[in-house]
Amino acid sequence: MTDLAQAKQEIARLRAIINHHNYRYYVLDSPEISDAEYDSLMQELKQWETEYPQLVTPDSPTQRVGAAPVAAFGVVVHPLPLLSLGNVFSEEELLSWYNRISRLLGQPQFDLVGEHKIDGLAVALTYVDRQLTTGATRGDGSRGENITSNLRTIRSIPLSVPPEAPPRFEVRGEVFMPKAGFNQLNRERAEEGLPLFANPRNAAAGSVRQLDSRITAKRPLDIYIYMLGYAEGRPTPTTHWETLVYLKQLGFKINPNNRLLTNLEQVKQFCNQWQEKRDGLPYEADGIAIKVDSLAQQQRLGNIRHEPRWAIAYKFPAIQAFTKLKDIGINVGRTGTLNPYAILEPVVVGGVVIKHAALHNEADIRRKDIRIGDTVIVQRAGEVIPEIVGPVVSKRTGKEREFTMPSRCPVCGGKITRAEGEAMHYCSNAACPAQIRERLRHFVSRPGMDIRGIGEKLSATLLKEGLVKDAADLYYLKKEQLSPIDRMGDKSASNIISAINNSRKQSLARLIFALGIRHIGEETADILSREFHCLDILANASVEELTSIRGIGTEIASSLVAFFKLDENRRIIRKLKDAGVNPKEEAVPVKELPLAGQEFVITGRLETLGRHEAEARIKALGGTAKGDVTRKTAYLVVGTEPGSKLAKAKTLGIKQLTEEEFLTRLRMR
DNA sequence: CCGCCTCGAGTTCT
DNA sequence: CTCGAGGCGG
Repeated sequence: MTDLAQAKQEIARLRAIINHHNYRYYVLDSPEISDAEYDSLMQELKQWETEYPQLVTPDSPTQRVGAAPVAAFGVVVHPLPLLSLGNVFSEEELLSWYNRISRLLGQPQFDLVGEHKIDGLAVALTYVDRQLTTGATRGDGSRGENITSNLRTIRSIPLSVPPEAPPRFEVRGEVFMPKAGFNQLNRERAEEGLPLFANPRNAAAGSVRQLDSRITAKRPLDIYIYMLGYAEGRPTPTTHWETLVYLKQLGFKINPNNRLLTNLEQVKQFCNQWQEKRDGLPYEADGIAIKVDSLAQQQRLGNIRHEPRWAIAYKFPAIQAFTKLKDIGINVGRTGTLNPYAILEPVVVGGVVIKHAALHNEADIRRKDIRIGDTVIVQRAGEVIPEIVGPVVSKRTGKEREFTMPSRCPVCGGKITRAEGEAMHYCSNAACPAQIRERLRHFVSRPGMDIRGIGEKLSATLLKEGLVKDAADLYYLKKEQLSPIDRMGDKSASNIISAINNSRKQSLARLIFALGIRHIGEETADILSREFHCLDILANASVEELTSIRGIGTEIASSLVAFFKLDENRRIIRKLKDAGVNPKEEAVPVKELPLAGQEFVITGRLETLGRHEAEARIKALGGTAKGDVTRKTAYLVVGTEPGSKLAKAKTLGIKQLTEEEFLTRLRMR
């Protein structure tokens, strides 16, 4: 055998192996070999190909790195236009679509296929003689852009197909960027100071339309194929569902969440089920595509204009919306932080009207280049909390104003400072009315002294009416003083007074936390209470004494010392003590408790008790409760609708507890 | 000094 | 829930 012939054979062998592993990894998501083993196979193939460049073919797995930039994309005329789907936004509209189809088909029941409608961009891939020859965007449906060299870099798109494939055919699919990849990409871009992508869809579209496909190659893109456009020279299946199965056999990546649905009830269920679970999906889905299964029936139903009558998109309530940023306001937090927030033209996102959104700090506003007057993208994704993703730069008129943090506190006119290297601005006036109000609110809050009946509203009123000047004054309030307050009945007044009285018995940890000392949260307050047993000793502790405690460093120590040094604060503590608020923490030998040394994490909702109560109970028995799973976690308590912690626990092999098992350990069963 | 792990602070709407 | 920042070990 000649050297060339041997090389040919070796190259063919390596390509077959690599293609197989590519398929396992990118299409099936179940690799059989390690990344290192894969890399070494690739390396070997590259070596052969460098030695014998005449044997390099376009479908070689080494050819997915992207090619040199092009000046512009060519135009591709779609032999069969790519249609867009009609939308329905409610179950009623879905029902009327179904009824219309049912009437046209003359039968009450027929098979359908439900698929996730992924927010990406539609592409058409043409294969001639088993090779990928053209990849094009949807464009206006009849003509799109030729982005073949970019699509070739997507690993889950086969460059060639098995011999049993039709000699000439076109498939269609949705190119998208998985959420994880999108977040990672934006993190990297933020670090490099590049503008961020607003959402995975924009990121995918931007990536696929790169003139330099080497850039596309570095983007985390994926594809799901959702239909066969046309096929010549081979018989193909007669239903949509079987077509998907067939395409899968040809090596295309098909969304495993697709379902064959046999009646309206199943259709509804499919839609509702995924609407609820959409946040948990690895990709952004904006709805469900429902398609009539039989291709013959599809044909009979036909199209109206550019929309097929045989399919419909059931759209989820939007999680993103455009609106106008009217102004940027500033809240002053209890520690004096200035928190800018967006004042928005009200807009419905995810079923609720959004008027405000947090903007965190000045640097963040700069980084996102948000200006007053901008049209902005508001989103309310996984979380409930709205956020401004970024401005729509193309809608700028030139009248937008950049935001700058004022030099004087908008509430009290006090001086604003920002420490070198820190993100937050602070109002330096501890007597700032806004700070006083927020501190009082914090004092009475649930995790603080837990005084029911006093919230945001009443805190403000009490201060405004001069009934209290600080938290300690609460304990000197008389019922009669409350009566003149608007809408304050006799009953409410006595409830509030008794709530205040009951709070005298709160633990030392709660009291320390309630004081609202900078850097002292629930956890640190707990440590301090166990270390010092009463407020007086803590108040006189030195920086050295404090820093010797595990978990307390210089920042926290000096924050504490500074707090207790202020006459104002010493007076408050004195007043609290005089009013009988002076809890003692008894030394408890933690080691003897049943849950000593065991770390618990809770995910999801528990039926019998709230998360906070559960955590308090764990701590009371000597265990610890943490917010997130780490290697040190002993147990993950799994409630209903568990979150991402469950997945993490699985990968770390953390023992899981059902609520029942958990309660047993808490000695509650 | 860097990278991990934890904790703290603030957040919207019903 | 997310981001920022403090604490601490390597």
